[in-house]
Amino acid sequence: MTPFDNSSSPTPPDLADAKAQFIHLWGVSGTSWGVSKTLAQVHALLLVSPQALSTEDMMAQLTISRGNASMTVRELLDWGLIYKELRPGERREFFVAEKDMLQVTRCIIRARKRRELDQMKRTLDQLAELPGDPANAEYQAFHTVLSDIQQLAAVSDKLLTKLMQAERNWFWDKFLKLFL
Amino acid sequence: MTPFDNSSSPTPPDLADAKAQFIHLWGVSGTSWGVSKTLAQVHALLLVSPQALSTEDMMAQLTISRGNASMTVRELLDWGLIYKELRPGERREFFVAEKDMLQVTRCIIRARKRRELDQMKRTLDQLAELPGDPANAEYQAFHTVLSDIQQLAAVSDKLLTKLMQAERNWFWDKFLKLFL
DNA sequence: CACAGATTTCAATAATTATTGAAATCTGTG
DNA sequence: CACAGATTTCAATAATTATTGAAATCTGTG
Repeated sequence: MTPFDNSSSPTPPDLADAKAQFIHLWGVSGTSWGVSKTLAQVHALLLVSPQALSTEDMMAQLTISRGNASMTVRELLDWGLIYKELRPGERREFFVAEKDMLQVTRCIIRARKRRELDQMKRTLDQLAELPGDPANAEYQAFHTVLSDIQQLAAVSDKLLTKLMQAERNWFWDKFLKLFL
Repeated sequence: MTPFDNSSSPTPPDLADAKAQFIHLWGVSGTSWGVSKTLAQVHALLLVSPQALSTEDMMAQLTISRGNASMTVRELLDWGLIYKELRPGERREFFVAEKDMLQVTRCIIRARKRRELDQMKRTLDQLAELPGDPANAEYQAFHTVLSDIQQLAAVSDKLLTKLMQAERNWFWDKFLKLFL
């Protein structure tokens, strides 16, 4: 990978190896986080790449198809995890990863919240509006379950939102020291 | 569903309807949380069921196979989300859901942490041990990414652990008021 | 220890989700 | 506005994951 491309020093074999392992790890983890292996791997590849990469580079290094690379890149842009980098005189597009892990975390939280929580909250609110006889014990029990879940969803939402807004200092100081 | 089984009152049609909707919602949400639709639906069914249910009941109400019901129930027991209820003189097993939502949350956090975080941390630690030339800029960059991720994983771990241990009062007071 | 009534296992199949790759589209330049 | 060099779309296919259902196993009782 990327041989002789840098004035300072080539990538030593050990490092290339470690990177490959990291990409593999991120791919495996990705699937357990509910994203496709390719998405996670492209992200990992860009995270550990010193230069911006083109779609061609990704296709070559991960042996994925052009279509897959294109769709994956688009989705990562959408998540805010990578950026387009245009080079004067080059028609191709290059991509770099957001390297600040706090920022990366924010993006991931945002995307997962949208996917896992927001949709559920909407349906839940709708369900909670059901009419019913408050004197009926079974109705009461059902309604309790429903509003407990709603309450929980609300707390989760607030927590995640707060985490996303957290500043670096706040994050480490207030959060870690006082809270834990 | 469950007609004439209760001395106080039968389930009114509206309520049965709302429960069916809830089961459907939970099933849909489940898939976006990375668990099978059936697992989520059985859990939802038991959450809103006033009585303990047998495997037969689940099969009938969710139209799933015996094998599926059996495996799903076993997994829910494993998560700690449902309990076995034995009835004297009955050979069949009945199941009830944990109804305390704080407890439910703890179980879910524990299971997801195990699946999504713990495995990753192990691999990460292993990767971070790689040898390398500290004078090489590319190696340094890689190592920074790695240890940032490790740090993040450590914080996530602590946060989740703390949330699991949280008492009801702590949860609402300290957490919501002071923290948010 | 044989039986009935249950549960569990697991190979086969169905359903879902990810990926390919070729055709269509876009985009900047002469 | 035609062309070259790129990107995107999407139907077909592959890979993965969930589910079935029948056979095997378990379990309490006479």
